[in-house]
Amino acid sequence: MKHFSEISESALRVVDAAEGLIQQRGYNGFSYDDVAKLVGIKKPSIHHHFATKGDLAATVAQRYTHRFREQLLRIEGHHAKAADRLAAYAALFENTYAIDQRLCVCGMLGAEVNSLPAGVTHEVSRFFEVNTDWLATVIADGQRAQQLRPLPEARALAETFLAALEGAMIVSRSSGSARGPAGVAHTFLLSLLA
Amino acid sequence: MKHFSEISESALRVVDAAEGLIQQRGYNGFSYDDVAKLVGIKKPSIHHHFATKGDLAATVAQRYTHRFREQLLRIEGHHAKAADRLAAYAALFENTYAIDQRLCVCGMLGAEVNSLPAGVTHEVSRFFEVNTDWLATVIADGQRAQQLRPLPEARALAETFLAALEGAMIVSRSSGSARGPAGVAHTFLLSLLA
DNA sequence: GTCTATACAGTGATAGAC
DNA sequence: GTCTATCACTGTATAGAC
Repeated sequence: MKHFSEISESALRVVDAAEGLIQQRGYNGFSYDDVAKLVGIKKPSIHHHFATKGDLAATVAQRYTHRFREQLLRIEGHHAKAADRLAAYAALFENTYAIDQRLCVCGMLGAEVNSLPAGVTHEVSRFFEVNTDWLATVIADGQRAQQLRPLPEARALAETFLAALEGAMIVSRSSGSARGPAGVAHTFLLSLLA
Repeated sequence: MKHFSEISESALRVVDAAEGLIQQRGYNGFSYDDVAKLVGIKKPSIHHHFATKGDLAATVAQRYTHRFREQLLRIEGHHAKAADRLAAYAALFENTYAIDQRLCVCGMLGAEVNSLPAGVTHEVSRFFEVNTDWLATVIADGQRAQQLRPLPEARALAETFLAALEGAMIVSRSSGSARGPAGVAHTFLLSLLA
């Protein structure tokens, strides 16, 4: 698969459209024709940029993970304390959800993982690995500096926080009533700090 | 839509097969032919029992919610303390996940909610409503009896707990490394009780 | 890079016989 | 309740011209 940094400008428009469709409808919920209509070209032109649907989705996930890592770096540069970093992290999910209730690309693909081409599955698992590792480090640092309670263990908290954010997007969009990732993060961090 | 308690024995086998397919692959990831092959009959026979795919999925979600409510009642009958009830609740998710890493039917459908027929969407939102209400009541009772910390507020905790369980199934299945709903629930309840 | 045309499998769904 | 046969349509994907 081509790396997203090497693709043309028209291919980028295809990736943008596919990303939105995946967040709204999932991998099995959109077609090349949907992408073509959004971009304003014909279906075979999409195949010119991405030979298979799996290639396209893998590129979407790859770029999504890359952008997330950029944001993680930005958070480290802007916030020193663990609690502030975790709050800024939660805002990444809230900002995504704020655009037409879009889901996390990898949360959506994660739900569909058993019906995905192998290349996509790999990118999705990498996203979760990157995020869990980063959260675990932030939390462990915060515990060591006594900014956070020493228990539960950092990695367990990291997995729980990530799961709560991913789940919050899904439950909120379906139930209408629930308060979304921001609310869930707030509740979680309250418990973590108290 | 017909209520699931009124359908025939052969229709029940169809619902069983569709339920498993939804948990593994999602609404947009299975076809009438997949169901037919699992049940051992032909595609038009599925249509005889459920005119549309939406009818079938709605019945699956309806029965799933009903069974969940039976389990909630059973928990109330077996456990008096809030913490025990919450742990037993988490076990419902863990037991589902333990069967070939099956997702919660409504967690999966919730992710796909923007590409679902209206009848299915309605059943999914009802599932989340039932679960959030029950959890909020259990937690509020526990807080009143001083078995749980008085903050955060019961409904906020209920939404967060449910989101964490739904998210844990998705993240664990995709990442391989994470510890599943049981681990996440354990971590969450530790924070809640400490 | 985009197009028209097309291949070909699969999709949800229906008609009508047994 | 199940079947064969068939429908109209959409799905991913390819060939080849511009």
